Amino acid sequence: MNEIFLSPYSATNTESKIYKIWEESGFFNPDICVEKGVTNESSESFTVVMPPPNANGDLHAGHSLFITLEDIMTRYKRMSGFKTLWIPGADHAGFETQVVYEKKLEKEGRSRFGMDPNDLYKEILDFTLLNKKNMESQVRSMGASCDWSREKFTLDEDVVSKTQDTFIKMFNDGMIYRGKRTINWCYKHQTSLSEVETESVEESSPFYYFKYGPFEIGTVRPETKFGDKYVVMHPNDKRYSEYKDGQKIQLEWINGPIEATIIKDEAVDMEFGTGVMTITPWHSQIDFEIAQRHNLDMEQIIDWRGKLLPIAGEFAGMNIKDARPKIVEKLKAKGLVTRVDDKYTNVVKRCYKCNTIIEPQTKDQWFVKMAPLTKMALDSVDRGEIKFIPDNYEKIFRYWMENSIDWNISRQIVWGIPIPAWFNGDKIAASKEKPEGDGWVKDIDTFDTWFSSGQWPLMVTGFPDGEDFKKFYPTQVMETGHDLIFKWVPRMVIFGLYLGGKAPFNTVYLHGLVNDAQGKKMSKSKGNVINPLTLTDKYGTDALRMALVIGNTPGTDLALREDKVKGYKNFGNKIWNITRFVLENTKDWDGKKPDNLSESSTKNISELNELVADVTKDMDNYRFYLAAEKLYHYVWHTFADKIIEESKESLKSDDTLIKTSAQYTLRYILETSLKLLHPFMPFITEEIWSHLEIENKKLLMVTQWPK
RNA sequence: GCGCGGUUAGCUCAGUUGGUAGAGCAACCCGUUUACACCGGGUAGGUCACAGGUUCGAGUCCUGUAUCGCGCACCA
Repeated sequence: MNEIFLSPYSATNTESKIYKIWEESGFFNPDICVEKGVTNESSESFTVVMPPPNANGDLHAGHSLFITLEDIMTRYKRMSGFKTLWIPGADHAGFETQVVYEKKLEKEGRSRFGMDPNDLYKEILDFTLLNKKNMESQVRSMGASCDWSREKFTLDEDVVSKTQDTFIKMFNDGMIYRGKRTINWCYKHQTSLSEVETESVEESSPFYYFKYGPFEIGTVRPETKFGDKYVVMHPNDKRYSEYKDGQKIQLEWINGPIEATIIKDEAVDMEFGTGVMTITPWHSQIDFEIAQRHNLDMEQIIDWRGKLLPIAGEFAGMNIKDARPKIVEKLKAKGLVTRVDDKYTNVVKRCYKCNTIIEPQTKDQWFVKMAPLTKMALDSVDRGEIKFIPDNYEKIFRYWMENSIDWNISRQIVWGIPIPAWFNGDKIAASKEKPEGDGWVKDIDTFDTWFSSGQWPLMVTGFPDGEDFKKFYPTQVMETGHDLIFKWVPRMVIFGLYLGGKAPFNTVYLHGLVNDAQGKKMSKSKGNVINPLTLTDKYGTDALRMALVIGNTPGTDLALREDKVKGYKNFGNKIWNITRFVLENTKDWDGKKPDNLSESSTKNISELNELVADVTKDMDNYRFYLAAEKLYHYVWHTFADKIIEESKESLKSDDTLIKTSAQYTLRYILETSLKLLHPFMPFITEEIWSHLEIENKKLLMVTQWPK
């Protein structure tokens, strides 16, 4: 017996050594598996696309979880004979990374504003590439058996080029339009944001009622009211039936007398407030729509920095927060404030990164027409082409698809893929090269990062004509966090169908958040962030993987407790000592299966076979949390506690049949257990496997899954 | 406001098609007789949130209530 088993298992000494062996074997690559004869050429393929981690910082517990889950699926399928491909990637993460980098600049006393865009881009690129390397080595340390030879970065030349091709195709297909629309504007970051990049928070703010000619209007935003010259009410509102659409009235307003026009529109809620409102089309979606319907003027009141424009008269140049009380004061002095409701709560949108209040602004942007795309996606789900785990997420997915509004894909940041568009007066062109003729100006905006990430399964398989696209698209599973059910999953489905002709995956497995030991969300400000690398240093990667998977049902958040990880480290050592016992007691075994097995051996093996069938079923149904727990239980409380304990008698027996039968059974159960545990605890199982004497032995990672 | 999920042992959570409640950690007692003290043996601990219903039988299915969490939301 190898002396290594005389001292406890050391993860630190084992893991990097084992990973190196795996990586050098080439078996992470399905083509090499076929070439070297561990997988049949004719086998079905099994493909998982890794959600590319953002290359802007360290791996966090959430990454560890998804790497673990995807690695379990991948290893299981590879051992089961599939042509198995797990494609890794790295995400430039446009806005997210730019925000990270801006914080870094801030710390250095610098600012992105005023920097040459090309210099800024280059700095962020260097920063990202450095982090990308770091991220990749951390993914390796989790044991990920992904095919690094196929790794893609979201800013690889071909990805950039193909993303731009998609834009041009969609523009030519009429799926993308440029238009003035209400957008979410973040003053701090000086960019527009999509709906998923904002957070709606309920807040209580004073609700002011003002006298507006013969009417009373209500608002939480007095600072937008300077230019309000349309007063709107519902056409069926009897209280105001004496007023006619288009009628002009004279009234006294904030900065003097104005003429206002009556508008009748059904968008007005008669039940709300007084049933009368004035509109500010430049700074409100609903007002914008009313203005469009009636062909009304619109004027910007607040500039792109959040300061009032000259239309505000004496308040020009002030920011919103300072101006609001002063404006109310002035209105009060003029006797125009009728009442104030202090208990009013409304929903305020904030930037999901800096918490700045989002200002609705009107701006020319690129929009993707969603209705035809979401219809394709819903039809695909109706046809049962996409299965969700857990299945209640199908409803959530449908809800999003049924309610999505046109998608703003323009961002005013440098860190991203340039939009291939050109302007020349009223003329617009979508092309990578400058169009013929004079006067063309390049669009300086970049794409929303989800515009390219949404095409990820296509990009990594080499759409439209790559070999992998033919062989591995559509993929089998998309495993990602449930928070991405809106951000990412729908966009991949849409692009997959629109460009690739097929849904990009047939199963969506959604894992929950990894929370702290108390079940609270981890956050830097709370200081409760658990760094997975500290845990793996202390207890080993296999232990962390077990702690992340056992008891973790899909879609449900997980509380990560250190003592749980420690428990599975002990389990690793248990397996180690089981091996020691088995090896010590089978030294004199001839390595052959006896012709007859004793009654107890037969019973033990048939129990193991039941376990194999049971666990295999769980694996096929993505119930990894159950499979892992069953294996843990079997190995510790059946194999170690019962079978090994009972074998001590048989091993001492003079009856050769009883003795060799026990020896054979111990070896058989040990080897089978290692195979079954390998997807969950790849390092220790491979290490033990390497010390066993087995005929025609291959690496455990490519050894046949037990039947 | 709409939607989704949770409520099971002190804590964190499992419980796959309905068949007399499980794990890990924590607690208590005993034990170092050579695989393992990163251990072994044992004990204690739950009217499965509440109220109805379906059923021979409900933690599991249905209805309602409470409560916590999350998501969505263009009522000025």
